[in-house]
Amino acid sequence: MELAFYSQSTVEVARGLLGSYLVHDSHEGMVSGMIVETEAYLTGDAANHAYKGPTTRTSSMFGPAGVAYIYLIYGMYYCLNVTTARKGLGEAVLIRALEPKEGIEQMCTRRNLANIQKLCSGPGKLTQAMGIDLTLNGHNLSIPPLYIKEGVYIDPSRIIVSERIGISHPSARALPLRFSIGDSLFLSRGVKRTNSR
DNA sequence: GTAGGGATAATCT
DNA sequence: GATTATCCCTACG
Repeated sequence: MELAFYSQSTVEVARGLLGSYLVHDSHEGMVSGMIVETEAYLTGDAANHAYKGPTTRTSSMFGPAGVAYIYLIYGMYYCLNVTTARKGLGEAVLIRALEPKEGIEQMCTRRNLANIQKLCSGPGKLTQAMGIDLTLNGHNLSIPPLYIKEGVYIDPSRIIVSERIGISHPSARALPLRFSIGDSLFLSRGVKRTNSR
């Protein structure tokens, strides 16, 4: 992805990431998947980790756009975000689900699971499947070993917008900031598919 | 098919 | 000491 891509608004980046590829070229082998679900976290959003200003954990969010913000959630899972907005603003896009592409065997081993549709169908799952951890926090996502590359064009009519889940702040939960490829079979829980069947 | 609760640790108050 | 942008297993229809 070119740097200019990440300087769009956070919502535009969240939509634009759908259909592109997340690639992790680790020493255990190359794994990749197509991004099928994202979530936007904006300035002034009470659910945003950066809501109350920069802290040790969220510092990478306030850096330049196009780098990874990774954190540990519930003591056991990592979540991967792409930072957006200019330096000094704490905005980011959470990668919520992938369609596995390369290195599927490696992913199955890491997840101890054979069901490909469930391999990366959630933010904690995809980081586990791809072998992503805190050492990649702050990494520039346009260079190896972890990077995002241009993928297929997703027609806007295929994109569905929904509310975010897993957020405790009631007012922030209702915002339409979750974006998914409606006909994908690899979405996380809580998304109604367009052609369910 | 849906619903509820436990696991588990860095970060923040 | 409370909180959390989650996942999985179990129970029940």
